[in-house]
Amino acid sequence: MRTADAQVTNADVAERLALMGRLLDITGADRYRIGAYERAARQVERLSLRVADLDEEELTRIPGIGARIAGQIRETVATGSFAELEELQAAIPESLIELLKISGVGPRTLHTLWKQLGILTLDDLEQAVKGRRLQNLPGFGAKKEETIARGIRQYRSRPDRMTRPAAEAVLTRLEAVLPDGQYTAAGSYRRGAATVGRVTVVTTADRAAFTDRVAAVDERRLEVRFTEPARCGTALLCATGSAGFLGRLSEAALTSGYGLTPGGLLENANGRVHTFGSEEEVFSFLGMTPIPPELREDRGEVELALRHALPDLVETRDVRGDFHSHTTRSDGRQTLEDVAEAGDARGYDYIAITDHSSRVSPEALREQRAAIERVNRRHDCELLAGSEVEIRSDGSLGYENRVLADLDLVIASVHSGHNQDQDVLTRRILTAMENEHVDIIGHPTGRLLDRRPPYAVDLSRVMAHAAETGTALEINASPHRLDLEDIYILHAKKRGVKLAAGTDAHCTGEFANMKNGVMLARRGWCAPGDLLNTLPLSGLLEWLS
DNA sequence: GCCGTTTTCGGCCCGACTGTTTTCAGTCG
Repeated sequence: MRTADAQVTNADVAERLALMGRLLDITGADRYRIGAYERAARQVERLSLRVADLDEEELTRIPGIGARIAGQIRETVATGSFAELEELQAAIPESLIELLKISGVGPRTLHTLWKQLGILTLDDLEQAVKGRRLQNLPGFGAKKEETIARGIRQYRSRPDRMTRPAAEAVLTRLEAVLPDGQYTAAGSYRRGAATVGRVTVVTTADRAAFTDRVAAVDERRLEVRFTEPARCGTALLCATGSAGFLGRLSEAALTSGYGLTPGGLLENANGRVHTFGSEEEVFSFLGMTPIPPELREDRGEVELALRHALPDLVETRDVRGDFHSHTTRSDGRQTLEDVAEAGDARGYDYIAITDHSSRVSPEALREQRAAIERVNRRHDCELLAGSEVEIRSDGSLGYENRVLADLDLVIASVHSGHNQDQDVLTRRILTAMENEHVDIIGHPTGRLLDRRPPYAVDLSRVMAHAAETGTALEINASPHRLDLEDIYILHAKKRGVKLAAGTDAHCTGEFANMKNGVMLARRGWCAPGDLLNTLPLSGLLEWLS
């Protein structure tokens, strides 16, 4: 345990408080007491002052922090933790907390499993399910047992891959070790893949001096390749991949009489090694147009580069606006004013406000439109009055048509009934597209990269119907969704389906996620014209009408 | 646990959905 120091960060304190909430939840504590810790954790996380610098009186002035939690924060700043948390930690095994990640297992269920069956680990739970011991518990039944069995299967088979933020966290830790600017991220991260198995970087730092230090960062999930400045071109190419792309590129090089190696191009006739400081020089030497990393997936890009016929890809600077955002009206943490300011800062023409229909009554929606009109007078970036309307499990929408008709833009999304079979789920979405007011289908497969596989939607049918009805499909740019995936974007584009990138921003910082949407669109070979976001406001309004 | 006050208790975000019930509890977003 840490001793008194000034190093305790807000993130450390927030983590302790959030853990307290989770542990209380498992013990079956009062839900409002639990909520108090969760709220306090969020407040500390958001605070722009260092919590370690505040005294007890100042702490209690933060909304959601009273005398008790203020004391626990002071204790954490002084000692690294607080007594009540440590007592709970001693009482609740760590392996139990992990079980909360299983879909269908919430704190109350976990409490029962723990107290009634003595379940402590994932293996315990799996054995109990196999022995059919869950369905006889009070409040449990055969279906709940099956839900948990499915949750365990999903959890066990989750791919051991990082989301992009997790990969970025590894890069941040690397930054502290390597001298300034001496590395370039490569691998699937650089190609813009949705998830990353291993972070690969290329560095010109001194191998002898840094091998051990970088190894200490994350041996399992980080691979550092050392090179020298004069060989960066081929080193970066080889480290970026993909394997399929490198295979094609090697074939092309061989045709010209060269072997591709990280150290350079080996001239087969005389054994001479040609070195290149940049990737562009390598491509140019081989008579090719440079291939953007996002295209390097062996989908015909090498052939096109040789013919100087690569497509023009959309770029971040082409994007005129964002189609998906939430405010405090539903589950966001930003106001209309915050959104408009963020839009101005990004130089956008427009941002659509799309709060959840389930959280906003038709009356509140009308008030919001009036508020939007007031905010719009003060900003260059125009807010559009929109909604993310529920596609309910019976296929009906969260608002009546007369409500939808008053909106500038409507996203329709599935948030429930994820386990419906393919036909039922697909038909929900097809029905939603038939509604003339629905402009965009939100996160079309519903996947959450670190938590949940896509639902069983038939995207072929969805795309065919989208083309017919003129409905756009969203490219959800949240790094936890990245939905649609690139391969489907490619299909959608071929079928003439419009694509609409949206960040799903719940706070202003998340508008920056648009870069992920653009990256995904590029992986799907999108030109600027394939993304609705590249339209100026007038063009967008025309498309919407 | 916090907060506000009609000031020391009573309310705290909530709707959809599912599975368990037969009027509700738990999960999810």
